Amino acid sequence: MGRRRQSVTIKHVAADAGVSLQTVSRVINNEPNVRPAMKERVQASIDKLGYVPSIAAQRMSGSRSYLILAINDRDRTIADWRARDGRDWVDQMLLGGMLTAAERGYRMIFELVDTHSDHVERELGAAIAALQPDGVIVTPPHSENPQITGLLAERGIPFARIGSKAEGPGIAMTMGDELLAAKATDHLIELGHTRIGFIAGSDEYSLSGWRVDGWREAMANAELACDDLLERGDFGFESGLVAARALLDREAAPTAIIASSDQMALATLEVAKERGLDVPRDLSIVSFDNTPVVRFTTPALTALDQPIARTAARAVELLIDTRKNGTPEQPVVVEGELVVRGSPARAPSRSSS
Amino acid sequence: MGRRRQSVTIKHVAADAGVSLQTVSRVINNEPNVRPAMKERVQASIDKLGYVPSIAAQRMSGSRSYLILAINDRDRTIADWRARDGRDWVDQMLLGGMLTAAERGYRMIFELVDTHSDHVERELGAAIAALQPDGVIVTPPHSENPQITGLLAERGIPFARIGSKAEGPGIAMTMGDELLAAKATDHLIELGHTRIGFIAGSDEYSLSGWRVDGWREAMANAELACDDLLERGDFGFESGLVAARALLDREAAPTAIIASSDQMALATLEVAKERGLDVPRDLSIVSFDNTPVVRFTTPALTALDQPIARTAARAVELLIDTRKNGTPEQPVVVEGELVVRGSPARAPSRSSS
DNA sequence: CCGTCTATTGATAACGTTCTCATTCATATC
DNA sequence: GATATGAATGAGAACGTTATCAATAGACGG
Repeated sequence: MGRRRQSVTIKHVAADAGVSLQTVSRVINNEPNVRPAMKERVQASIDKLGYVPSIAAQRMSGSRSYLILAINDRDRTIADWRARDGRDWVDQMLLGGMLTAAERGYRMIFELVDTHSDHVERELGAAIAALQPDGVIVTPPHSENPQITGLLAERGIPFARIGSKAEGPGIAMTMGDELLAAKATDHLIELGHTRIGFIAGSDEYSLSGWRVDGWREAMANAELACDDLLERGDFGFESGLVAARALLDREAAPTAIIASSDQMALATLEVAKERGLDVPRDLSIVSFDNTPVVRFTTPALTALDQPIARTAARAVELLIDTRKNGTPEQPVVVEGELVVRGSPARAPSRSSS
Repeated sequence: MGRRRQSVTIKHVAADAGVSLQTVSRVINNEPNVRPAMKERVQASIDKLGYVPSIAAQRMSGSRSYLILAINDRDRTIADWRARDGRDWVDQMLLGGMLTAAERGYRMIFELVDTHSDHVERELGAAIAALQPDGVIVTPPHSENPQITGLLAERGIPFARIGSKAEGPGIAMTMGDELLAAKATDHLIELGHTRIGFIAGSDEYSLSGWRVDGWREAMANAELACDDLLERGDFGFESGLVAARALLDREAAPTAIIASSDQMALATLEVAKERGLDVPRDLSIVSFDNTPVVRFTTPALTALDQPIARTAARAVELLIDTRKNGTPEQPVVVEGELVVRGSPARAPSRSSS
């Protein structure tokens, strides 16, 4: 099994154009201080020969690898995928990021890592050593794992933390969780609801807290009480059942519930059905995520879209531009929107008003 | 911007173990003719230092790149993704292939290519020149595009053609389309149906023809006529509407319809609704694909699952093992299964029987 | 017209690995 | 015991690109 050779190398181009390797390299990388005529001549040879630089060689020579690595949680990704109940992060990131990366001559590679294992560092370290990516996109819950962010910072690799606002190395990015939660709350308030329950997600994710904050603030702005209207789940369906039941068991049960995930919203829908409550007549529901599933329920759920694809695309851009522009000081917010469907309705007129 | 250095290289390991670079390389690649004691000593140094080979350097030196490239149709992928109505090929392939590749120390990279453009060769050629993948997975409709298969064959890169049975270079792989179509047909025959209509997919894909063949054969085996029970669509929803209407306009309208895609099945469901036909009482439906959408329709659709993930996983294995085992002579079939849900029912008893 | 500076180009080393070939040493064969 | 065979190890070249530094040429000020 002999050496496998590149068909057209920079050498061939240099020979064809009658210049040095270095000059060709300069043209490829769009470096300054190349005379226009020279540039044109070299470019002509490149086009004629159909030359494309080998990214392996480019990486070897010590500059860029043209690879962006995306880190996702293994268990969660596989679970989402097995469930086949909608798009997962990997899927959204792939398409959102891939196209943007491709435009800039970069490629995306995915790596699944277990957050809870003690070989996080080894797994991630191995991926980095093997690939030497120019940038890394880290998704929750990894984005707030100091083992991971620490490793990346130490190796000096630019990275984006999605779902993290903390200061420190790396680009902090969020999808505007408070704003979204407030948007949903305001929407329900406008419909006349005053008792709006909230099912929070797992504590492990800071964004769970931000969403609660957004809801609290919107409630406070409208001078509505939100004590005793909060339950906590873990984003999964089962936990949603428990939380929804708890909320509806309250003396003053909410007339509307915001769930921090589609799965928990589906569970809420289930609980409503189980108690003979009509959605949206008796109970309004709004959820986070907007995975495809929620279009097919009866009624279709109004949901806060998580712009994962757009966020990934933005992250890729920011990472690529890091060498030129550095990293943004402030957290970068890629805001999602409220997709209105049929699950909320005007609040039932109360006897006490 | 200085050279970026690998933290631990083969050199460090060699120094630590007191052996030559070459011996370390042999241990890494599990080559024969290394004394067990030596192997152990080197491995200990590797573990101690946490050494991981740079794939860029490995590629440079002429052997493997440890990259598998997956080629998908750009328009179709983006359309599927925008529609958000279920999983697409890329998504399934990513997870199916990624995990398998990771187990073997390989990575998958995706590339979207326009089939219909005249720069197919340039786009694909550029990706290959840049990445130098050890294997390529080609999906329909690319898998039967001679420009693409020709290019890959010429460059001597192992590749798998998914959805292609043709002889020629590369590994031919199918998901058992005839078998699946026959399975669906038999299922409906068992339920007493005799007039089973079939909506074929676009001519551009050979698998459209295979599915028709499977249906025809199953009908023939049961001595049922299938003349005048075939319509052709393009896999899309709109074309399904036209085809379903045409079938149901027949003098002897079918009591069951098999659609070559979920989208066309959804369209058939729509047409049934539009004509006041109850599904499954008046009309049975079975579809191909089994994307997540079909679980949420009323009734949920019985569908033939396309095992894209499993196929991608198998393709990755076959490609990696190509250097050792060569390529299979016969097409490799990764068969899907019939997922029974609620859209078919026993045939309505006919006046003439 | 000379010296200085800067823009442009080139030559060579370096990156981290494997390939090729050479060398050593032990074992089997005659 | 000499020789052929093969296993185990090592030395150095090679892969394709960019970083570094040197060289050249032209521009500009005096």
